[in-house]
Amino acid sequence: MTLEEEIKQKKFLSPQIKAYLNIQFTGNWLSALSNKFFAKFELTNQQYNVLRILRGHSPIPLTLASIQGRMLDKSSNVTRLIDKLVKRGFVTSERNNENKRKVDILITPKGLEFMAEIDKELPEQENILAQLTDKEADLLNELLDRIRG
Amino acid sequence: MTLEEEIKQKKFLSPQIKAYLNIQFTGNWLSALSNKFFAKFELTNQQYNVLRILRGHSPIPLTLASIQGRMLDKSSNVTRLIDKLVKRGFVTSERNNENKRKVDILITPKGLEFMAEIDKELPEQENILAQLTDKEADLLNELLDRIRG
DNA sequence: TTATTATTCTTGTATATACAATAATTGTAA
DNA sequence: TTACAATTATTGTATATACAAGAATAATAA
Repeated sequence: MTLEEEIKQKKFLSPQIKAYLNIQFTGNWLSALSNKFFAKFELTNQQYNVLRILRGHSPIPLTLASIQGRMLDKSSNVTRLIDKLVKRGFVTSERNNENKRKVDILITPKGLEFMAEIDKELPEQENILAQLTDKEADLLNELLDRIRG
Repeated sequence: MTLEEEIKQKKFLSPQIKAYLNIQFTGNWLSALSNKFFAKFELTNQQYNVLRILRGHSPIPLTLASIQGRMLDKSSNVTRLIDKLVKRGFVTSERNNENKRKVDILITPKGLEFMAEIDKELPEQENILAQLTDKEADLLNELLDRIRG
């Protein structure tokens, strides 16, 4: 479905301006789908994102700032997001001994098991992009990476 | 800058999965830039979006539902968003006579003047994508349009 | 050392988002 | 006609986001 149909606009001033809107529209569309998927596990898109980051770094802990630097949406409030994951027992949080300003966050075995459960259904979500060939996906990635300069 | 650098991840399982994350990341990045730009005018990205829609349809009014259908982010609460634009005198809102469930929204002359002010600075914003040639932008649009099916 | 500045996280607050409940009006069927 | 269902907008509420202020610790400079 073209962006023209999606937002009922006949034409755009330039392909660049259409792309400017299209990236935002498709980003919102994809985030909304993700949130719907992760809601089955009572997680937001961002919470899953953080669990994935922590698993990728496990068993080495990460500080709040380094988690933020790895997130898809840099604007989240990591302190409060982590709080929720701690309450569910998926991560632990403790002061770093060398530098007491920092807080070390680590994914727990329970968190890893939970991730394994999600992974079983994850392809259904990530396969949204399966209609692109490897070459097309590479090309799309190149263009997006370049736009951000 | 590659997504790998942006979120400090070494590799992705497939170009499709990278694209899945890249679209969301770039969408967030672009929305954040937009919000920063429109904040100069005490507008959110979405509020500008609605003014643009109303101008494009002016002088024919649009109902709330039809505005929503044209928005980049379908999840906004249009009633409350419009309220703010009414308070600033940029749009008017009145019951449709044929169907009293509906509400007609129309951009005012003041709203049009305001848009003209913004337009003067808008290229600086939309030119973020100027590094793409017309062909590249067309290609990006095709890929994004196809992903949404 | 003490004072100043920088880093890192936490907290507060206003606004926005997501989603469900309600209200008003219109359309449809018995 | 009345009863029921569908449409359209508004309101309520819990959570999330954006951004600024504050607190604790560490690093730097006088």
